[in-house]
Amino acid sequence: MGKRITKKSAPPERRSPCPVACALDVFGDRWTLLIIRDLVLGKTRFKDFAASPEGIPTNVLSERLSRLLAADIVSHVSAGEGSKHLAYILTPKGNALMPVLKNIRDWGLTWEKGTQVLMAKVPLAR
Amino acid sequence: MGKRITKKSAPPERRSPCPVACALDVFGDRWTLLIIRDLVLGKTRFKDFAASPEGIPTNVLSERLSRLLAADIVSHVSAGEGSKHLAYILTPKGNALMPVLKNIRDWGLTWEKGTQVLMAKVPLAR
DNA sequence: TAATTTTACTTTCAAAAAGCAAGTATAGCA
DNA sequence: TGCTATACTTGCTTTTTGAAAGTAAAATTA
Repeated sequence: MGKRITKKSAPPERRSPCPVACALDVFGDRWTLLIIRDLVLGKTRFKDFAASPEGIPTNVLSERLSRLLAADIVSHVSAGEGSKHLAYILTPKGNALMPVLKNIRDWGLTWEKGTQVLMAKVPLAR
Repeated sequence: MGKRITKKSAPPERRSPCPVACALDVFGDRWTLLIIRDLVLGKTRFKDFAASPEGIPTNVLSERLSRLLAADIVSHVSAGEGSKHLAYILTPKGNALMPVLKNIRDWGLTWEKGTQVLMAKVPLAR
């Protein structure tokens, strides 16, 4: 069945009013920023995210996308004319994470040996 | 007893060569960047980190500090003249995370309602 | 149009990680 | 010498993760 009882977990409580802590409550985990990375790189579909080399489990991907939708970081739109499929795109709030992602990428490239950017930087530069 | 058998977990395997993914392997969790935030703000001692408003559990703090030491993001130094206690400070690799932290802070301040910087920005500005 | 495949998830469950409370070792002080 | 603070470590319970299998609707193929 498509939709069952989806338990709305209690309103996520903040650990502190610190902007860093609140930001980490939203994307402080091993996967969320990788999904946002993919979105920045132009991916829009569930299967595209699932196909990324890190191999995010589909249930984690599903859960993270729900959270990103709830946090107004991504939005759900139709995937092209006539298609009934849905695509994910970044909202302004999500796009505002690009500087964060860029800095993390640059830090990784500088300090973590053997890392490399596989995709063109173009989308990140937009 | 001070030191027991400390099981060295297997060499942390990378999920991909992506610099973002590798960076998240290092600090992609709910606590690590908060410890680095505290270090940037001038805190140096175990108890100082533990006293932060988010209330990090001490075993998590201990484990994260070990990982940060192993990752060469913090180093262990004497806490003042004569003291036999130890303090933690950021290495150059750790200091290089300041732009990341700044961007996360700014994103939080802009997009997460009710967040506020409790400590002076001075150390972040250095 | 019926059967098959793809898409987009959800469910299940074992394993790992998180979090709390209590314990332990060392150092400094009275 | 005992007391207290620091800096962790150890158990134990709860929560989260992650792999695999299941499900339903849409798209494709026969």
